[in-house]
Order: sequence, then C-alpha cells, then structure tokens
Amino acid sequence: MKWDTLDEEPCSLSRTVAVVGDRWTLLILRECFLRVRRFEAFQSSLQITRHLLSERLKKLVRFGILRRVPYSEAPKRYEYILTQKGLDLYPVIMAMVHWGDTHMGDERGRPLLHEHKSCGKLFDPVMVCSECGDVLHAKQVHVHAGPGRKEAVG
Amino acid sequence: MKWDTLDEEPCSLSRTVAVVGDRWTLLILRECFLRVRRFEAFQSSLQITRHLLSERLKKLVRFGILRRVPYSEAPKRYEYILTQKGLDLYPVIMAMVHWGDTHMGDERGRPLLHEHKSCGKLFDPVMVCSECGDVLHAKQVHVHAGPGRKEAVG
DNA sequence: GGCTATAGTTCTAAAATAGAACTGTCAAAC
DNA sequence: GTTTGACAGTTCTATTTTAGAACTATAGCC
Repeated sequence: MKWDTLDEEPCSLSRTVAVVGDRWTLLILRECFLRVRRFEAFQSSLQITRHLLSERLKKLVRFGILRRVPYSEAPKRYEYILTQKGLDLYPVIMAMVHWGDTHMGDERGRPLLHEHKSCGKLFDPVMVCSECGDVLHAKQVHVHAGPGRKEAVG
Repeated sequence: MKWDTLDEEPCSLSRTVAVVGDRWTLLILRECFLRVRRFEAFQSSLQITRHLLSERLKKLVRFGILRRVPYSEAPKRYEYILTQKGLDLYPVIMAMVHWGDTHMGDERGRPLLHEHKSCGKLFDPVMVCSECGDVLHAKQVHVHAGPGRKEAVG
C-alpha cells in the first residue's frame, strides 16, 4: 500500500484515513476540540515527542484541517486553530468517544460528559439518516457504486 | 506514550483509538461492513501484507470486534464476522466516509452511494443530540469531567 | 503423485516512532 | 549586560513497526 497516494483512492474512507487515520492525529484532534491550540500545550498534555507533534501539525495544516495563526509578533509564535474542514471532523471524534463510552468503559464511569448548550441536557451522539431521521444501523444500509467508483474501476 | 495501556486511559477517545486507531484496522473494518469475511478476500482487496492482516484480525478478535467462526471443518477454515460491538462501530466508519465525501472529493463524484432500506432513499449520515434531536456542532457542546475522569485525576 | 485453494507463519529490509538533546528568539529578573 | 525561562521548533540515534517476499500446512481434485 502506498500511503502517500491513499488520499486519491476512489474510496472516501481511504481518503479520510489518509489524513486522520493514525493514533497521534486523532489524539491531537481531541485536544483541538478541547480548545488546545499551542505547541507546548499539545506536547505536555499528550506526551507526544516534539518531533512527531511538529510533523503532525504540519500535515493537518497542509490538509486544511488546522490553520497556523500568529498570536505574537516578536518573537513569532503561532497557534493552531480548527478550520471549518477541521470542525467538520466533530462527528468522527464524537462517534469514537461514544463507542468508547459504550464498549470500553470501566467501573469508574464515563471520563467526560457532554452537555448540549441548545437544549441544556447531557446527551449521547446518535447517527441518523438525513432523509427520514431514523437511527442508522449497518444492516439497513445498501451500498451502491457511485460515479467516482465507476469511473475509477472503468 | 505507552500504546499497550492506551485502552485504560481515562478517556474514551484514547480507548477507542487503542483498538481502531490505525490505518489498516480502519480499512479492514470498512471491508467488514462491505460483507468481506475471509482472510484471502481481505488480503486481495486491501493489498495488505499477510503478516499484518493476521495480526490485525487477531487483535480485533481479542477486543471482541470480530468473531472467528469456522465455516469448514476439514481443512479447518475460519471467517471473521462483526460482533455487536463491531457493528456498533458503524457510526465511526460512516462519519469518516461522510467527511471524505464532503472534503476529499474530486471531480469524479462520490465513490459510493448509501441507500437507507427503511426509507428507500440515498442519504448522508447526520449526527444529532440524543435528547433534542438537533444536529450537533462542536461549538454547541460543553464538556464536563465525568466520574471516570475525576477518579483518575484524584 | 502433482496441482490448486485457503489460511496462515517466518524472514530480511525499509520506514516510522521514541527519547533525548540541541537551536533560536525574545522578555523579564538579577 | 548577563542569566534565566518560556516557547516553538529541529536534529540525532536507538527501537519498533511495517513492507515484501518466500515458505508451511491441510485437504480436495485430477
């Protein structure tokens, strides 16, 4: 497998995996959604090596998920802020958090609780069909080849 | 970071990442949801090395995401089938697919289209609040430390 | 007996990651 | 005006993972 061209595969999962499909990237994104923005803050809360953190941040900026924004001119210092493309990864992160809550919990209870500001309640994220609003289950979904697949396969 | 104890961290994302947080595992799960079940089938559709495929399948079985079920007695042959715990990863996979559709598309159009059998329409997955049913956005969510975090932190 | 199918295991080379030390800029403290 | 400390990285070597190919094992079929 050539990971360097994975983002061009005719498969949206492959393309997403090419960008966020490794441990550190997902953990960095968690921190982003927890409002962490600075190099030192990522490093100390994740205990990631500085080398890898630097690499991963560059990659996230390259793919347009984070923006590198100066917050100090002298010395030049930057922070990393989620773009809209990055914010749109929220369902991915929340789906993983919810699966962890459901299947990887221990006797201590949930690590984090999520409150929905607009309704004021603690909630779980639920994935529904955009058309009928029903909860989605794998067995109720039928997959068709779309135009992008047909063109690629021939 | 000690990846071998990541599944015990007081963070549901870490725990999920410990299990499915690498490229190959996510791609293998995609195949599972496309009804692939056998070693050779995974290997030829993913072009993964046999060694890694073997490792990843063992790990997914160990974590209860796949079951190794015999389908032939002589010679002994097994296939790998999603458990309920595995099926529950559907929102994670679909969230990634949808993000890829939205942000990593090219001029060829979507690789795959999803049809919801119960309503008969082509759909996108949408993440909503379990309490009020509204679409979730990162900025409308407030995070609290839960019991599992408080106990771990002290 | 030889060929094929399936599900692996074993081996070496290449790539990625860990861990620690080092660089450079500037502010504030002494 | 020299030292200290904060911040955001880069560079280096050692270890771990992954890639790629070859090999093993069981059994059916010709």
